[in-house]
Amino acid sequence: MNLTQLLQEHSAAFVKQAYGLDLPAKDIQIAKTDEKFEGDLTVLVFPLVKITKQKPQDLSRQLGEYLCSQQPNLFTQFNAVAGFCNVSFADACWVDYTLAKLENPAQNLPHNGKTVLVEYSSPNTNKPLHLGHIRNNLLGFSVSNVLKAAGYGVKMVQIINDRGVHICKSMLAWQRFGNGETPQTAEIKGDHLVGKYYVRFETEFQSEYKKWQQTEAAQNLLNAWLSNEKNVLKAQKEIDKDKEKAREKENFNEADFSLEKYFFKEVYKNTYFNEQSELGAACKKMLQDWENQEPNVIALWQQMNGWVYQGFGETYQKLGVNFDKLYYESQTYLKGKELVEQNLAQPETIFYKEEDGSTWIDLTAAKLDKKVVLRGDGTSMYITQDLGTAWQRFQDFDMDAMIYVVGNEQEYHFQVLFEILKRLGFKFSQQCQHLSYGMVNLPTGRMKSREGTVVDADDLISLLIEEVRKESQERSTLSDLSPEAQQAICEKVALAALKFFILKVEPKKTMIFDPSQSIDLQGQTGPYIQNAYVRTRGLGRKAAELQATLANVTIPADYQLHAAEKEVLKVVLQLPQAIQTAAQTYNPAEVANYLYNLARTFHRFYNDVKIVDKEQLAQTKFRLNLAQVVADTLQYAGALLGMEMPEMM
RNA sequence: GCUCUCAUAGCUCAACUGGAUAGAGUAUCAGUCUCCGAAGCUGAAGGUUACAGGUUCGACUCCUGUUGGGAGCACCA
Repeated sequence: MNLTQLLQEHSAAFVKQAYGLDLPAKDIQIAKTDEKFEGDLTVLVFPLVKITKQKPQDLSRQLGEYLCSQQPNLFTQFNAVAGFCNVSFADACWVDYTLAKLENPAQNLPHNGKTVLVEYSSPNTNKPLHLGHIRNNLLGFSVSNVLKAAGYGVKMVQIINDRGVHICKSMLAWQRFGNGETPQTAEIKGDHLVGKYYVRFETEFQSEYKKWQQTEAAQNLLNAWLSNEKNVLKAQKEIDKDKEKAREKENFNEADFSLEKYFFKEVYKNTYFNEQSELGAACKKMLQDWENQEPNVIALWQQMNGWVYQGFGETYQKLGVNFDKLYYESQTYLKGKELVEQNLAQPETIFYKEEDGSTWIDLTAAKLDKKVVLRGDGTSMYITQDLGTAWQRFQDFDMDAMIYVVGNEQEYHFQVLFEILKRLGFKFSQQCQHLSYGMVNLPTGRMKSREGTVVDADDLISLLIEEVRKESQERSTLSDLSPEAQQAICEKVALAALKFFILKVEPKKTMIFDPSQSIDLQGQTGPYIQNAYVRTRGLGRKAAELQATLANVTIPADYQLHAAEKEVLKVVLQLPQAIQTAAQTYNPAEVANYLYNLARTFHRFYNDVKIVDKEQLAQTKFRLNLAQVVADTLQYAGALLGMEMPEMM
């Protein structure tokens, strides 16, 4: 039992004895005592005021008097301020707690019998990963770790969007313009090569589209649209809004904001792609051929996806994330169709058919819309694929809950998905969670592929490692190591910087990623935390040297704690609370803030006291023990975020 | 137009989910290495928590409205 629980138990005992009320000990609210007041932990007695009909101040005093008189060995003093009862523990309690932690470092809570699936990453196979994916991956991976620490059985999965028109675009462009180029001949990563052809498709399509816009047919369509007043009014509003925003940018051009431009860009583009474009037609033909298992197309698809997976694999490895099972849309999209058709055949089906043959579900009772699940021609929609994937996963894992780590632009999609799963009667549907995270913006605004401001994941990681290497060379703390060992440490530091920078922000918030700030390694950063660990390792080496001397030294029962020692211990004590909150709210930022707090308190301790003192062996032993407890805790909590702790840096 | 969401120091973020005088980092200024690793530590300065009401012992946190930013409202994914 730790000290928080101890205080809860005795406070509950007080309520029982003085007022005859049975309260579960865990319902007693405990907080770390504010630094401005004397004490270690604080009981919040406000919640007890109503049921005991006492004044807050009186109740606090009664509780404090009870604790100190009944358990003088545990509680040495208290001070009651309004509804706050600030309690001080005996130093011996803290010493015992330290030794207990040393014997039994931080570890996961026992398995609670529940299985949770966490879906994250889930990329399209037509482009390399970018900064947005990095936030997704880091969130998914750390939420999984946090849930494991809290006692859940966790399976990390993803759905790979490996089919569809967008995949065919890069395939078609490679076929036409690639000249047989491969990652080997081009000497770039496979995912980047495929991404290059996806971009190529877009530019080719744009030039085709521009040419067509000059034709009479196109101009007629435009004029017809312009003659509709409602269209124009609505469009003009949008245009004005965009123009206002763009005005301050350096490449602002008034001509970009005409009604004609708007029509061809926002209104007609998809129709043109689907009905007139030669490239569009070729793309759709390719998708049909793919669905018909045309050998040539399948071979090309396999080859290019293979390149992409190779490339993604390298990025995942650098990021340090992994998966228990991969699902491929190309395999699950039919499963969704099967699920819908099965239900449709039952007398009490939740779906219905329209006259044109399409299949729908009416969710208006749940304050959502009517939604198409199968097209008129019987093919699957995006949502249908997700239904099939969920079904498949349920068959594979029989999970109790599922968490989807997906950006907040898909919030509506998941409301619909969860409602359908519920109506289909899946037991896990009540425990489905969309872990929705905000976009990652740059100081200059949104990332836009059209403006070339997308931050590539691989580039960013390389940049960070390079910066860390420069910084490290200036310090020359690693100069004795081999180049390989140095590189390994720089990678650990750079990745920790990136992970902490992203994970310290609450997921739902839109965050600003400033590259120049992210490579800053001072202050509230991953390296700051790692540096605290490195300091504990330095002390660990001292401890090893002194092992013979300290072996027979015992820490006396009346050991007087230094204030700095106690501050560190108070933070160590808070770890379970931080993990629990993080697990309940799916928020790794709780752990990130905890880590920073622990590192900061330890840095202060390190600075304030002399740890190794040959004149004070008992004190030295205790402080080295304490440093080891901090080291264990930093390593454990850091691992929850995917941060590795280096021995040196 | 409808729905959701966010707004805290110049900037980037916290605030134990309703608790004490709203805290850190960064940037600026001033200290601190003959002493366990200075990617550190200490101090100064920086706030009407967007605005207006409400709920109660207590509100950055909950409710209502307003303003401003973001997202969504396809037989796309």
